[in-house]
Amino acid sequence: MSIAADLIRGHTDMIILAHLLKEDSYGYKINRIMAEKTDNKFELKEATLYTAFRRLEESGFIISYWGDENTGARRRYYSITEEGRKEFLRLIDEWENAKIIIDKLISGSDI
Amino acid sequence: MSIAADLIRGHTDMIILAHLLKEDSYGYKINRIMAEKTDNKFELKEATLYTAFRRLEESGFIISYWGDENTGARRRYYSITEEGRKEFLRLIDEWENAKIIIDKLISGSDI
DNA sequence: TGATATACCTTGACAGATGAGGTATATTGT
DNA sequence: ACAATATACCTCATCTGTCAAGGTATATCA
Repeated sequence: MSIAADLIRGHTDMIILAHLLKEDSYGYKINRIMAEKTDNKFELKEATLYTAFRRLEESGFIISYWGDENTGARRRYYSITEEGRKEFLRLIDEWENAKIIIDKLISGSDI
Repeated sequence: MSIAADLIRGHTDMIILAHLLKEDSYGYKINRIMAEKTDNKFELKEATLYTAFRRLEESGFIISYWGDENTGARRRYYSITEEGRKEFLRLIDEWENAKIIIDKLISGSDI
């Protein structure tokens, strides 16, 4: 893990929603893809991941259903809702904004 | 406040150290400059700010001293240490890294 | 005299992240 | 046959940073 926890805090929802935007998925797979995308530099802790799923589902941004695999471990799939899409756009916007503001706050210029 | 709290979480130390890199300063002024720099979109809550000062001083990244104003409210000034400069560089590096990683994680590409 | 600005501080509560533990099934190597 | 590993889920207690709400004190301005 080459990235501090607090830098990710608050971004987990956005990251999860980004994955579900393309297709329904499940926890284990999302973490595999994250590891792959970042050359194993980063993945969500399981407890963090499942906490986020609960939070997102309670907020109505995702819904879950059990997969119908008849082999291997059972999977709980998640699907993004229309509300979730809106929330994702809001989070993206907020993130783009945060990058600008934080960079401004650590910049040397006084204006 | 147009930026979510959790997006700032973990960046307060870096932001404070960035200010002190240029010159010694004190809490109230740092917040004034932050507000000014961001068109009043953002400033640290006082409790957050002073908590951060305690944390940074305990870690040896800053030292404090009382100003010698003979008018107005007293000011506690903070000065960055050599350790603090190193920490700042580390935090900057981490932040640059986090931006890349997070952007990668929310990107549509699978590679 | 009262409001506002400057300037500091503490405490308790909250939310998200996480370590540590658990369960269960399928595959692969010996 | 058996152990190890990979897949896949889950909960609970704890930690940390944030912040609302409260406080103190001085100077200025209407």
